[in-house]
Amino acid sequence: MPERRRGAALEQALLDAAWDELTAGGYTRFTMDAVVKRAGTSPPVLYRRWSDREDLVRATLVHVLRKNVLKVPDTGSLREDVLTLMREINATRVQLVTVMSVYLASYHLETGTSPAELLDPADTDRKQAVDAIFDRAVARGEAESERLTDRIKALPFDLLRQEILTTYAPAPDRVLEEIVDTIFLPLLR
Amino acid sequence: MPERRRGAALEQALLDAAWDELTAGGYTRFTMDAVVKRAGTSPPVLYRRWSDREDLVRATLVHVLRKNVLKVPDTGSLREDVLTLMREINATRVQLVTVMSVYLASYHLETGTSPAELLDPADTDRKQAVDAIFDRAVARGEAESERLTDRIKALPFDLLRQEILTTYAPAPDRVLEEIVDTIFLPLLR
DNA sequence: ATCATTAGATACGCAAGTCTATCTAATGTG
DNA sequence: CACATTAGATAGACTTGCGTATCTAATGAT
Repeated sequence: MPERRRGAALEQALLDAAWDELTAGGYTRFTMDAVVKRAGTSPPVLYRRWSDREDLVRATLVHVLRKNVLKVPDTGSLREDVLTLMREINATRVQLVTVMSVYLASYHLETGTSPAELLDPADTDRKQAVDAIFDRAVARGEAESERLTDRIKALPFDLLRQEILTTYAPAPDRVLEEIVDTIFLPLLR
Repeated sequence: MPERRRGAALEQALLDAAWDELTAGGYTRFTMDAVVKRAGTSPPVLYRRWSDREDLVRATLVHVLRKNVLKVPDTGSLREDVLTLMREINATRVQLVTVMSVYLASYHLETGTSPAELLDPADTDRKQAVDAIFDRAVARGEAESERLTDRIKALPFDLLRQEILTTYAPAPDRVLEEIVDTIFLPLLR
């Protein structure tokens, strides 16, 4: 019976349980009781750390966003770099994108604002990853920097997100290639 | 005090109240009581028509989707047709897109499926509107039909939706033009 | 070994929301 | 004008989930 988790280890376990609960049942069915049960612990353990449901949801999202940092690929070609990054997003972030879309839109409908503390770090992160790729592409002469507007740099990733948000599943690889080869790359020449 | 609404008129009023409630507080705060209050009526009136919360939400979305049918523009130029349609979406559908994104993703997280009865009619509708525009553009020789893949036809609208879903506000007109002039149209030539 | 800390169990009070049962009075129809 | 319908008010039973209070026992530090 013993083997009690403590401190940081316990906290991770709680946040993981909360995340599983979020992805399994969604925002509406997310209850403190369910998290407690899934984590195999009891209410006070949860409430000692997060004062209420909202607090726990935010902490869970931050936790997951921090854990899921994208590796920036460096394959030597822009096409492969972009595809590799898209494949990684595709493989690891379908649920994150889905849950975030619910959370962000709900948050906006309820408060009229957006949760900056969540968005800013994640955005900064993604921009840096993407910029690194494009800087190298420009250095190699694969793209002219004047063509690379922010909107075009974001384009393949926006389209992938769109794809995920209409199917709630990873996009087939041929879709990724279609996006890159028939939309993104042609715009750079 | 009299002046009682009845039948269809009452039903419209209830659905309108439900919609206002959805956009004002979001999916989570959407309660039968709030709808009843906003509509200025009482619980049995609601329950006589829709058996529960879920039922009412779905009916409300169907109601709003039916009311908001896009006019298909015919300005004589592809650029203006697309921009006009985007402007109309931009002006009338920010809240609809926001609420639908929450509903669809929540629905998926909770059930693992998508509510076909909502998506199919709306999709069919939009495809017909968009296809009409492109058929005329091809007839005028403004675009080659082989370049007009489904993905490219959907592109400006996907990007607009993306824009709406990151700001929860109408996109500035210059963004619409940027999308059309620097991304969409160049892909047709 | 002792002790402070904190995990974990149990139970409960409270608030909010759902849905129903039971009236009454307004409304349109024949 | 009489009657069938149905809107609308009120009250309540029931459920669910939140958050807390009160224990006990495990754990690590000194």
